[in-house]
Amino acid sequence: MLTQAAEDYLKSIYKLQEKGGKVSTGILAEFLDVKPASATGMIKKLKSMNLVIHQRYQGVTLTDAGKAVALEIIRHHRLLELYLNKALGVPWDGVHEEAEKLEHVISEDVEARMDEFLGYPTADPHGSPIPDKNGVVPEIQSIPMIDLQNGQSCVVAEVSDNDAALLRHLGSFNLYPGTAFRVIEVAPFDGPFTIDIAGQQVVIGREVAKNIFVNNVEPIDTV
Amino acid sequence: MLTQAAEDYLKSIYKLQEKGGKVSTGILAEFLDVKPASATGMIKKLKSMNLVIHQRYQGVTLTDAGKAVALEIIRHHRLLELYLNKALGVPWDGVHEEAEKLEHVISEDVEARMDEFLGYPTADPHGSPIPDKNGVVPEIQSIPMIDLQNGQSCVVAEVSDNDAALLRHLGSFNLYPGTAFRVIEVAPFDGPFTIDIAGQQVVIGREVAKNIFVNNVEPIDTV
DNA sequence: TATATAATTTAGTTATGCCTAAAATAATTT
DNA sequence: AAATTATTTTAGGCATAACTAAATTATATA
Repeated sequence: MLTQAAEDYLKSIYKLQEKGGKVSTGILAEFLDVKPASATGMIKKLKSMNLVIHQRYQGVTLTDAGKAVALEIIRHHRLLELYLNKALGVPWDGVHEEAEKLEHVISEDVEARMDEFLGYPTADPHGSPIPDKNGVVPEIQSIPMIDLQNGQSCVVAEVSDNDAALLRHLGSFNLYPGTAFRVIEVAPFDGPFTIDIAGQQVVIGREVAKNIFVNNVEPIDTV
Repeated sequence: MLTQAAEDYLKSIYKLQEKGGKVSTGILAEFLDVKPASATGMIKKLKSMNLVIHQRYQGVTLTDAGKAVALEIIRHHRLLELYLNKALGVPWDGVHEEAEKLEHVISEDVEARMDEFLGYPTADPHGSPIPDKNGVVPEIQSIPMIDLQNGQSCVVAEVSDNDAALLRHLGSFNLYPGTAFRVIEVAPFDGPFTIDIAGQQVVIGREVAKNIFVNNVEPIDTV
C-alpha cells in the first residue's frame, strides 16, 4: 500500500505533466510546497517501486503503473467533490478541501457506488474531467477567458479549484461550469472584463479571468 | 490536531471503560493488537495533553476532554456506517471497515450533513447508539440472547460489528436490529438455539448468540 | 572555452509513532 | 514473608518524511 505522501506526489507529477512538459525536481517541490531535497527523496522511493522514471536533471515521468495510481487518486478526488456537492449539499468552495483528505481513504467499492449514484459523470463541480475506472480521461477543450474579445459569447467549461475565496466570488455571480455569458467590454491597457450573465452585468478582473476556462466561443459583433 | 493513532486509543479506552471496569495498559494493548510498551508510550502522550488520567498499575481513565474526543470519533464512525448503508447501499458487513478509515477524516460540516440526511438517527446498522453532537449517548437496554429461555419472544437490539463473516451469517436470516423472533427451543447441555423468525426456523449456535443482544423480551409459554 | 549561475543530489538531522527485549515494579499465590 | 506471575517502564531500533547545508552537475554567459 502506498503512503498518502507518495500518492500526492504521483498526483502532482501527473498534473504538472499535463500542463507543462518536463517535471523537474524543483517544479515538483514548489508545487507541493516542499524543499527540492525532499522531492528528490520521494522520487527515489517512487523510482524503486517502478512508478516513475527519472534521469538526473531530465525530470520525472510516470510509468504506466504510476499513471494508473495518479488517475485513480484524481478520480477519487473529483468523484468525491461532485458527490459531496450533489448528495450532501457541500458548497462548491468547500468540496476540494474535504476531498483532499477523503481521496486517500475510500475503497473501490464506495468509489463505484458514488459513481453509480451520480450517473457516471464526466466532470466535477469545477468542470475538471473525471477519469473513468479504466483511467480514460474525457477530453475537455477550452480556452482561457483572458483570450476573449469584445462581444464574444461562451460557456464556462472549467475553473481552478484550489482557491476557495475565488470560488465563492464566482459563485456570487452564478459563474459555474455550464453558465453562458457574453463579453461586453474588455477595458483597454489590460483592464478588467465586463460581462453579461443572464442579463446581469458583472466586472471580472484579469487575475480572476485567468482562472476561468471557456468553450463554445462565438464571435457576436462581427461587422 | 490529534493523530489517528491517538484517536484510536481514546476510542478504545472509552469502549473498554464501557464494558469492563479498569482499563489497564495490557488490556488496552491487547485490544489494539499492539505491545504493552506501545500503549505506555501513547498513554503518556495522551496524559500530557490532559486527555487521560493514569496511575501506574491502576489503569487509564478518560478526562472530560478525552471523553469528548472519543465520543466524537464514535459518533463519526456510527453515522458513517449508517450513511454508507442507507445512502450508498454498502452492505452492513462492509460498513465497519470503511467507517474505520473515514471516521478520522471527515469534517464537522460533513458530519452534520449526514446527520441531517439520516434524520438525526440514534442507532447505527448494528444497533449501536450514536452519540449526539453534544456527546449524549442514547441508552439502549438489552440483554444477551444467550440468557433467553424457551418460548420467549424478543426483538434484536444490537449485534457485535467487528466480525464481517458473522454479520453476513446473521444477514442471511434477516437477523437485523428491529427483527423480532421467538425462541422455540434451547437444546440441553448448552446446545444451540432454535428460533422462529417470521415463520422461518433457524438454528443459532451459542457462540453466535453471544454476539446478539435483544430487548422487548416477553415470556410466551407461561403455564 | 572558462566561468558564473542555477538546479539537483547527497549527507546528515529531526520528529513521529510504532516495534522488541530486558529491566523494574506491583500483585498474587503458596 | 517469599516466590512466582503479571504488568509496566526503559532503552534502543526501524520506517516515513520532512528539513538544512554542502557538494555536484548542467546550462548560460562572457
